[in-house]
Amino acid sequence: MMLDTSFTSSASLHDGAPATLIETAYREIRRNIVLGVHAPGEKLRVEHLKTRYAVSSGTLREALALLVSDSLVVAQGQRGFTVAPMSVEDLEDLSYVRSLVECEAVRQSLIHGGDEWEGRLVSSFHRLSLAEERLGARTAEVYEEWERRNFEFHEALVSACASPRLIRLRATLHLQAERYRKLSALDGPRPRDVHNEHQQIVDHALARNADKLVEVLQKHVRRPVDVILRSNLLGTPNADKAA
Amino acid sequence: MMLDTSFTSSASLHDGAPATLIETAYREIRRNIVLGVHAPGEKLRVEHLKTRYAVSSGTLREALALLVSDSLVVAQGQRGFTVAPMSVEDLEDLSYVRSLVECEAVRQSLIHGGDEWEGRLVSSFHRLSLAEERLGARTAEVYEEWERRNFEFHEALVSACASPRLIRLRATLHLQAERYRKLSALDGPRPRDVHNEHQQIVDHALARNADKLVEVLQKHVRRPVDVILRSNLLGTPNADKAA
DNA sequence: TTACAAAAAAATCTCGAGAATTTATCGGCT
DNA sequence: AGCCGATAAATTCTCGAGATTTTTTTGTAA
Repeated sequence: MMLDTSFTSSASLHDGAPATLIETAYREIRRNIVLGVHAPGEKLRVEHLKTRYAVSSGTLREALALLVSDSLVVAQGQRGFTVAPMSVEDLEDLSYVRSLVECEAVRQSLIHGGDEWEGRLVSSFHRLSLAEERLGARTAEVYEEWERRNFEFHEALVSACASPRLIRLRATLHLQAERYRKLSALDGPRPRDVHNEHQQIVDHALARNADKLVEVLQKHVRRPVDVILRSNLLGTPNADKAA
Repeated sequence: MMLDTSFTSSASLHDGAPATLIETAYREIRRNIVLGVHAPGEKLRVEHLKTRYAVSSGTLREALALLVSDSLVVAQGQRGFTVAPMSVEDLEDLSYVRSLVECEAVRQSLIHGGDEWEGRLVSSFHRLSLAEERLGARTAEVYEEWERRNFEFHEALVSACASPRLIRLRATLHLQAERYRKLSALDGPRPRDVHNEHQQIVDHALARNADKLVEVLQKHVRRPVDVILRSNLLGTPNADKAA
C-alpha cells in the first residue's frame, strides 16, 4: 500500500517503522495537536476522528494510546481521550523537569563527547542556522522545518550522553514543550535572541565549559515560561490577584 | 461484568479506571512480566496471549501499547511486541536515571513537605516495616505485598514534591526497577539491611537533612546493581575478561 | 554440504459491526 | 421556577474475521 507520508527526514519519537497506519495516524494527530488544530482540553472522539484520519476505530485508538505515552493526550477509562490541557502550572512543571534532565544529559555529553560528537553538533547547528534565516517567511512549512532542526540540534547536543534513557526522556519532554514554544513564538518572536543562545551553547560546548553551558541552557529552557507569563497568554489563574 | 481483579489497594500507574478489560489485561500482563512469567526478550504473540488472557486481539494490543509506555514492552512496527530485555547495561542506565530523578524529587519534597507529609511518611514506613517482618515466609503473596508497600513508602517520601511530572516519572522508573529488584532478592536477601536503609531515610527526612538523605537514597537505588554484579546474575558480557 | 529462491505457514495489522457505558433530553413533581 | 428520574442518543469498548507482511519450511542447484 505504502501511503505517502512525506516524513522522509523526520527523526522523531516512535520511529523506526513508519509503515503502519497506526504510526501514520499517530504522527498526523500529534502534529495537529502541536499545531493547535486540536485544542488543549478538547475531547478526541473516536467516531469523529476516524473519518478525519480515514482509519478504523481500533487503529485510531492505538494511535491515541501512543499519544498518551507522550503525555500529549490523556485517557480516562470508559470516558475516552482528551487533548492534554495547557496551563501555566504545567508549563512551569515541564520546564522544571526539562531543565533537570537536559542539563544532566548535557553534562554527560560533554564528558563523553569526542570528535564525532563535535562534528554532529556543529553540523546540526549549521543546518538550524540556515532554517532560522528563512523564518521571516512566517509560513507553517518554514516553521515546522525550523522546529525539526531545532529538535535535531538539541538531540545532537546530548547525543554523546551514555544513558539511552536520559536521551529518550529528553526527547519526550522536548516534544511536550513544542506546543508552548509555538505559543510563545506567536508573541515576541525574536529569532535573533534564540540564535544567539544557540550560538552560545555551541561555543561553551566546544570549549567544554560545563557550568556556563548549563547556565545558558537553563535560561534557554525557561524562555517560553517568561514569554508566556509576560504576554499573559494562557489564562493565568491568579491574574486578577494584582487588583 | 466487573471481573474480580483482586487489586483493591493497588496504588499503581494508569489507575483511576480499572473497569475496562484493557486495564485489567494491562495489569495482569504487567504483573507477569515483573514476576518473570514472561521472560525478558520473549516475543509476545498476540495470537497466543489472547487465549491466555481471554481478550480479543484489539484489546490485547491496546494493553500492550500501555506497557510500551512503561518501557516494559518494546514494539517494532509490523514485527510485534517483545518483553523489554534485561541487561547489566540497562540496569546501570536505569539506576542512574532513577538516582537523578529520585534525589531531586526528595529534595523538593523536603522543602515543601509539612506535617501531613511527615504523617504519610511515618505511616507508610510503619506499614512497610510490618510487611518486612513477614518476608520470612517467602511466598509470592508476601513478597508482592512488600513490593506494594515499598512502592507506597517511596511514593510517600516524594509526595510533597511540587512537580507532578517528577512524581509520575519516579513511579514509572520505580516500576521498571521492580524486575531487577526481584532478581537481586533471589541472591542475597538481607531484609535487615534494607530495613535499616529505610529507617535511615525516614530519620534523615524528619531531621530535614537533605544531603545525608540523598546520600543514603543513592546507595539505596544502586543496591541492586551491586548485588547483581557481584552474584553475576544476568549475562555479564565481559564476565570472561577476568581469565 | 552450503547457499539461494520460491512456496507455505504464522503472525501482525486493519476493519466494521455489536454490546456496554456514559451523556444528553424530556417529562413530571415539589 | 427548579430539581429529579426515566428515556433516548451518542460514544466508548470489545470482538472475530479478512488483508498484508514477516518468518519458516522446502526444494533445487552449485
